[in-house]
Amino acid sequence: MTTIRDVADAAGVSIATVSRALHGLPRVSEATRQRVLAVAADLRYVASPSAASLASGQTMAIGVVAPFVNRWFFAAVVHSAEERLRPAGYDLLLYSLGTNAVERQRAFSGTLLHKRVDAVLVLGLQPTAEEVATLSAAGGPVGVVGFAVPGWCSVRIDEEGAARCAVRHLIDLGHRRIAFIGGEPEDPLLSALPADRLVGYRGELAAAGIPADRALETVGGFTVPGAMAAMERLLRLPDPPTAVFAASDEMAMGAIHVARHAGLRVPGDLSVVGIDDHEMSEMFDLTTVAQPVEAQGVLAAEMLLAALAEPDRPRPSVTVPTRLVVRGTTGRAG
Amino acid sequence: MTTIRDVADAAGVSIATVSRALHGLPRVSEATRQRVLAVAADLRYVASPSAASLASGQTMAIGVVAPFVNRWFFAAVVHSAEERLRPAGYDLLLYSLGTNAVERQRAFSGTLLHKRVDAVLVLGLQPTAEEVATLSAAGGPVGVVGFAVPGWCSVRIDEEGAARCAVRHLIDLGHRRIAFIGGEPEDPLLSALPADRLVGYRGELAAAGIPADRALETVGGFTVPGAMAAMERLLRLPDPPTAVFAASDEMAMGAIHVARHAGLRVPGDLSVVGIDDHEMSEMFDLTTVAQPVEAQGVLAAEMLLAALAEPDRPRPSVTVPTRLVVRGTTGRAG
DNA sequence: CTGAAAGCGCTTACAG
DNA sequence: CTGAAAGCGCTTACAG
Repeated sequence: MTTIRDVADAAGVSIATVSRALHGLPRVSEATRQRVLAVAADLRYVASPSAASLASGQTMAIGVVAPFVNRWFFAAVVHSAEERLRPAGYDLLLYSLGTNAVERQRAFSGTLLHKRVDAVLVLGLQPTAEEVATLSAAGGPVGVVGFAVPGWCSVRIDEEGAARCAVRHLIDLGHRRIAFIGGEPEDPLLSALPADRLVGYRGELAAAGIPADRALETVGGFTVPGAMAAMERLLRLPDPPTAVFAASDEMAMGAIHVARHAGLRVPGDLSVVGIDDHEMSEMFDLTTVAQPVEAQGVLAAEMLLAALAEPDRPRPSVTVPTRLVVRGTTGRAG
Repeated sequence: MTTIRDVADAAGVSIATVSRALHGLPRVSEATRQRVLAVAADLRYVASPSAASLASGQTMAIGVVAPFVNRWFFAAVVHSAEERLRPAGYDLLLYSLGTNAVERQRAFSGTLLHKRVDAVLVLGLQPTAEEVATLSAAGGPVGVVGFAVPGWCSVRIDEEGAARCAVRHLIDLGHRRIAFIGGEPEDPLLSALPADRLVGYRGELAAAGIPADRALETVGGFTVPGAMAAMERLLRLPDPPTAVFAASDEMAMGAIHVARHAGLRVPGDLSVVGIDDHEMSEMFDLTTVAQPVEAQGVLAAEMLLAALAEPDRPRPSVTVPTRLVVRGTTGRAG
């Protein structure tokens, strides 16, 4: 364990000078700096993060709080955020909460993150007003992906608009019996996002003068098996849909699989559109509303870095664009 | 920022006693402990991790080093490891290296992890002898998922055996023109694992007396597009295969897609088997060699915890079983 | 059972 | 430009 003391002794300077030299601070002569740098490299000196944090008050770590990491969207966002954060010198502490309410509580109460990170990045979790208050009180900037939270940085897509776009596409193709496969309406972790997509679905139908039919609104839980079960229920309907809008591509794939298994042609007998542009969607030839995933991770990371650098600047809320990608799973009705 | 000082003052004891009480150490009367606990809870006291680390020498954090997190296998392992580590009080620092040699170098040299984590979990990266030496010198226990490294904990599947099992299945079905879609042979990050699967493929063919044909050994890079390109090349062969063994399920899916697109029936004209039992494989009706992913993450986490608790105990190397899951993408030859 | 004190390894005003 | 010193908030022998 070589310490700053060892470097100072070897370089013949005080530890204060070593610290300044290593941090590139002014008030160190170029010659001294070079000598310190050389000695430090020679001794393979690496400052103790704990000691540095304790003394400086900065942890140089960012906490990422998400319900899952083993899900396409979250994994991609974490990956891209990390790629942006690491070069800036920040470590990434991962808090994958699952659907555990207790863990969520601990994370948002600050118990988990307190004095441990300089900033927090929340993914796909809509904080309650109380959670916003407690996490804000913790001090550091907070960034959110998926929702807009006043006072916090955020990046997201227009959920309702994306849903409307998908449904509009189906309507334009002549469909009128359009089903929806969404998330769990009461899922405590992921409620608002699917809700917005449902709102978009209903809104676009209404705009087209198509009467709502609650039987066509199903729950897929954002999983393949959930969507498969939902699709099976839809197919058993007395008047089954001619088109399905799934709130995620993975659910769309599950729906397509069930439909084909039941002997339906896609898009001949059933059109299916998703949201995401999942990495497997092109292979599936799936029509979808693409959202920029990497970009959201990078943007969120950059907003956090900016907030860390200038605590007083206003916290931006960015909406990134989505776009309809028409592929082979949607076609004209009838 | 309430500190241990505040708690001590409020409870009318010294900070040493607060520390002992909070850690459940002996030499504190039950009455005092209760009082301290109550005061601490009241003040919402959370110890500063930096200060605790500096004083104790333990960071209570574990570094996870992986080439990607946004890939099914890695995401699942990270998630399950985290679920096991958090209840034990450990934080998870994520180092997603990508294919960046510089980052890899930094991670394994210890520059990144030095004094920052108590243990390291390496996923899907086979360390060089030099990397093993430097990371071992860092002190803490190291766990590896995917490879066996002498002196380190490890958990993995029998890569060669899994490959043999897949190929054996195809041979048993009467296939003799069996192609292989693997990883990049020269990929610095992921070389050994695909290599072992290739060895298994060749070994099983040889055992069955089937002559090797290098034209049937293709590179898919462990991605869907890579496998699609590989499959296209295979189909253009003068004497194309009747069966394909893909070294991952995602590659198998890509291969199937290309084959069907080319008008081939799967499994009628082409049988395809993968490795993984990816979450989408059941939907794809894909025959595969299943590996327990969650179990590997949990096991690795537990081995690390055990090593942390008893540094002198020998570091186990565990091989978890795989099993052939016969579904609908493989059938009799001809 | 409890406290005073040293020490963990840094950063950062403050002098010079 | 450089150093001595205080201080960050804990843990942990060492006394008592």
